Amino acid sequence: MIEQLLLEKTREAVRVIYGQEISAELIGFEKTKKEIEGDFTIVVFPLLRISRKSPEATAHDLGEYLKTNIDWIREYIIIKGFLNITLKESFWLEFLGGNWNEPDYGLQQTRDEQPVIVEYSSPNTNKPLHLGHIRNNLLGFSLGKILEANGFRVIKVNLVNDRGIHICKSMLAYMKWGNGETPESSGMKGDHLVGKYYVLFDKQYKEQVRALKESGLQEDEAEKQAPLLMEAQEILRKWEARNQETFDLWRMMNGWVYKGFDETYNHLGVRFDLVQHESSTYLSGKDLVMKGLEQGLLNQKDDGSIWADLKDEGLDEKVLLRADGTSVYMTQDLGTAQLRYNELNPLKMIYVVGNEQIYHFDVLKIILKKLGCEWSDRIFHLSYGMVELPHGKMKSREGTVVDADDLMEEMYQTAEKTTRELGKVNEFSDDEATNLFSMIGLGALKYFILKVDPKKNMLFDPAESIDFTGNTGPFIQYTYARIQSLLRKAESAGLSLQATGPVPRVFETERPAARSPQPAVISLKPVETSILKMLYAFPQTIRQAGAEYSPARIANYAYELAKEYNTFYQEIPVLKEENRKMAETRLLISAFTGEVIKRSMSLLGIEVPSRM
RNA sequence: GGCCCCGUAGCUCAGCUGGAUAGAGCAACAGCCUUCUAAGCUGUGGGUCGUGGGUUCGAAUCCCGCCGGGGUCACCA
Repeated sequence: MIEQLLLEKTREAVRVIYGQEISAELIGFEKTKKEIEGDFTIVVFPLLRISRKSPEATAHDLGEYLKTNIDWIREYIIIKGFLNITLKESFWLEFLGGNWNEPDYGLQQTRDEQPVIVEYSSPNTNKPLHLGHIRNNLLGFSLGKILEANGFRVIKVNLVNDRGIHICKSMLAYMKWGNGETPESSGMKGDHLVGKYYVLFDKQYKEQVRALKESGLQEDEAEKQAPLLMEAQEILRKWEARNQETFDLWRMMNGWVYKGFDETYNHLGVRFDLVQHESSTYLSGKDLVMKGLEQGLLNQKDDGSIWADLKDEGLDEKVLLRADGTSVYMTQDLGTAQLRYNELNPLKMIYVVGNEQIYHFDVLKIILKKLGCEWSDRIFHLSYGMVELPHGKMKSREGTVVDADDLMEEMYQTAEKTTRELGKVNEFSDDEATNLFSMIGLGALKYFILKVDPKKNMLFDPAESIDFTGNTGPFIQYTYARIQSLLRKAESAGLSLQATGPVPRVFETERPAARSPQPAVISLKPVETSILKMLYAFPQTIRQAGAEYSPARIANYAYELAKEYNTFYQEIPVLKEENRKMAETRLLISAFTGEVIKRSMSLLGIEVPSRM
C-alpha cells in the first residue's frame, strides 16, 4: 500500500532530518482534496514543534526527502502547511493493470473460525411486515454481506417472535370471529390475514375498555380487567402448558404467517442462515433465571414473580418471570443469547433492532453479566432510527403504516411505467422486462433507505423515493448498464479487453521524461486519475464500512464512483480515441469501474442490470 | 424529571481518526441529444454547520451549558 510507504518514509524523514522519532499519529495524512492538484497530502502543522521551521520550510524538507526516496512520486506542491504529493501516472496504470480483472479485489478471504452472528428482521407473527421492517431487513442483510467482505464468517439469524401475549390476541380474535377463514378461502396472504385479526382484537378490546370506563372504572383498571385481555392471558397459560387445542391453532396460524413472510423476504431478496423461534428458546431463559434465583443473584417477590435488581447499576428492577410463571420478552432474549453462545461461540453477536430498544439491550447485557455470563460484552446492539413519513410517524391504529408488500409493488409499478415511457424495453422479452422493473424498483427502494446513516431517523417520502434521477439506486444501475453497453460495443469494434493482457506493455513505458528518449505513450486526464483514486480506495471503504457497521458508507461510495464515471463518460469518448492503447486503457478503467460498482451494490443487496 | 440519540442549503442527505474555499441530489433558472444509452452532462443562484462558551496553530467534527426535535424509563414485544 502506497499510504503505508508514504507514512513510513515520512517518519524516516523526520528521523533523518530532525533527529527525532515520532509516532505515526502525529502525521496528518489524507487523500488530497479534489480541487487541489495531488494524490496524497501530508499536513505538517503538527511537526512544526519538531522541525522548528516554518510550515513551508518543513514541507519542503519532507517533500524533497520523499521524492528522492520513493520512486512513485512525480512531484510535490506546497500550499501553506500542506504537502501535496502527486504520484507518477505509471503508479495508477500499474494499479489498473494489476487489479481490473482481479475477482477478489477489495474482498477479504474468510479467515475466522468463530462466526459473527447478525440477528435481524425478528418479526412478530401477529402482523405483516411494514416499512420499519424493511429498513431493518435491508440493514441486517447488507451488514452481513459487508462483514463477509471483511473476512468474517457470518451467520445471519432471524429470531421469530412467535410466542407471547400478543400472539394470543390474534389467536383469540380468530377463535371468536374467524369462522374458519383461511388464506385460501379469503384469498389473503397469510400474514395479512392474521394481522387482520390482531387489529380486530385491538378494536374490540378498546371498545371493552371504553365501556368499562363508562361504568365507572379507572382507565388502568379497565385496561387490566377487560375480559378480552383476560381471555388472551388464559390462552398464554394454556399455550405454555402445551394445551393441545391451543397449540394446534397456534401452529396453524403461524404456518400461514411464515408462508407470507417467506414471500416478502424472497421478494425483498434477503436471506437467513438460521431461523430461531422464541417458542423454542424461551425455556432456556427460564432455566437461566431459575438458576440465578438459586444462586441468590435474583430475587422473588411475595406473589412469586422473579426480578433482577439493577439499582447498583443505576437502573431499576426488572421482572423476569411473571407471578403465573410465564416469561417476558427479556426472559426470551436471555435464553436466546445463552443458546447462541453455547452452540456457536460467536466472536460477536450483533442485534439489528430499532433504537427504541436501546434500554432493553443495556439491561440484557447487565443481567447476563450479573448471571455470570462474561461473554455479554460480545453483544452489540446496532440500533437504527425510525422511519418517518411526511405526515408524521407510522401508527397502525391511524392506518398510516406503510405495508412492505404494497410498497414493493408500488415501486415495481413506477419502475415499469417510467421505463416504458422512456422506451427502454422495446427490445426486451417479457421476462427480461419484468426482471428489469423489479431490479429498478427494488434498487430504488433499497438504495433510498441504505444511503442514510443507520443511527439517524429518516424521512420516507414516497414521491422522492420513487424518483430515479440523481443520488438514487437507478442512477447507479444506469451507470453500470452504460458501461456494459460500452464494453459490448468495444468488442464488436475489435477492441478486446483480454487482448491487452494483465499489464499492458504501454504501462511500462512511462518513465521520467529526462531519462526517456520517447514521450509517454499515454497520459491520464484528471477525471481518469480521479476515478482510479476512487477505485484504489475501495478496499479501505469496505474496511471502514465493516468497522462502523455502516452500509451507508458503501452506498455513498457507489454513488460518488458512478457520478465520477458519468463525468468521464460524457467528456471522453472512448471508442473515438485514435490511440489504440489509450482506448484500451480507458476500456479497462470502464470495466474496472463497472466491477467495483457491481460489488458495492452487491454489498447493499442491490442487483445491477447489464442493460436498461 | 433521569438517561440516550439527532439538529449542516427551501427539502432529503454526505462530510473518514480535528485540517485548506463546508459538498451532493431534489426543487428553480440557463445551456448540451446527426456524438460509446439524455434515468445523463455543464453552468448560475442558495449556508453565521441550532445557539453561547471552552480546548487547539486550526472546530461542522472534541468538551460543557442552553434551545429545538425524537426515543426510553411496562408483569407489550
